[in-house]
Amino acid sequence: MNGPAQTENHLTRNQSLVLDALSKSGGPLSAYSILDQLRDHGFRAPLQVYRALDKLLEFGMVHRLESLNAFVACRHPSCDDHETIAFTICDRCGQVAEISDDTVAARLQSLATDAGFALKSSTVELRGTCRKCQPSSCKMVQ
Amino acid sequence: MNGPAQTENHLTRNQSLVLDALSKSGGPLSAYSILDQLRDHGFRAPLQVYRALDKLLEFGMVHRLESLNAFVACRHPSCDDHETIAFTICDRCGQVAEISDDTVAARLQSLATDAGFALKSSTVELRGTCRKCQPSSCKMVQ
DNA sequence: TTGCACATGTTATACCATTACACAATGACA
DNA sequence: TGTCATTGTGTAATGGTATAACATGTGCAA
Repeated sequence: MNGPAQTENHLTRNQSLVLDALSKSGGPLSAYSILDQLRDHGFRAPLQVYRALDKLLEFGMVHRLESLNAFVACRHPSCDDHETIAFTICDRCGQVAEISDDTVAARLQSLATDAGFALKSSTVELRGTCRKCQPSSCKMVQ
Repeated sequence: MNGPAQTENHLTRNQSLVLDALSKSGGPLSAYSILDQLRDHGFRAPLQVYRALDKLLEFGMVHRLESLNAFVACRHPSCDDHETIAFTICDRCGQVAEISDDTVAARLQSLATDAGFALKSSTVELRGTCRKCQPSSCKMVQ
């Protein structure tokens, strides 16, 4: 009844459904939120979501936000570059943006190397308030 | 029976117990591990741990490792500088080290500002293998 | 002494993630 | 064509992390 097993360049049905849910949401979702959204499509258990997420993370099409225990669809046009990515997370509206910066990536790599640490992956998450949620606005330039 | 309410520069009994447990462990502990260690001292519920941790985090005496859902005692001699701190986390032995670097901190601040993002706090966690856990060692320079 | 701020104790619950087992679909290959 | 390894799926049960809600206690100040 379900589609065929996964082949290269193709997502399985469950993976597509999870990715769609994340893409349409436009923001971070918890695994259980995704599950709730996909019950109409036959999802019944958390593991169906987590397994799809594991693959999507592996493909670099989804990112995990450690400080939120949530997931977002990758915003990069083509998810080719799996570099170090930083996220800004707005504490007011929950909006998440991706920042990719070679300077930070290189410096972190350098710091790790200096410490004799073999770096495999980095988590960089910035908490604060996004432009739209700034408390006072319309500041005139003096 | 318990000590007095918290005053400046003093930790309450529960806060001291939690900090001691973290300090003695020398590595990251989950809140529930701390709870188990402190049952002999009268701890019965997770909230007793989480409330103490909240304060210790506020005081900068403890750090939270988002990617581990765990906590560590701050290693800085005096916990005066609450700057951006990066952590290296060894995937093999679990060892955690703190790195403080102005270059990364400044660059992250700059990136946030450029994006109109009011930065409040940063999470930087590096995953990999520590010096002691490197797979092959004693590599000769060619 | 009344009220406030804060720390505490307890129960219950919500939220996040994985283990274990059974089954189905696919592709490689003899 | 049949066998086998691999991978994806479905389900139930469990384990791990964190907070809500409510009651009590203690020190301090008006």
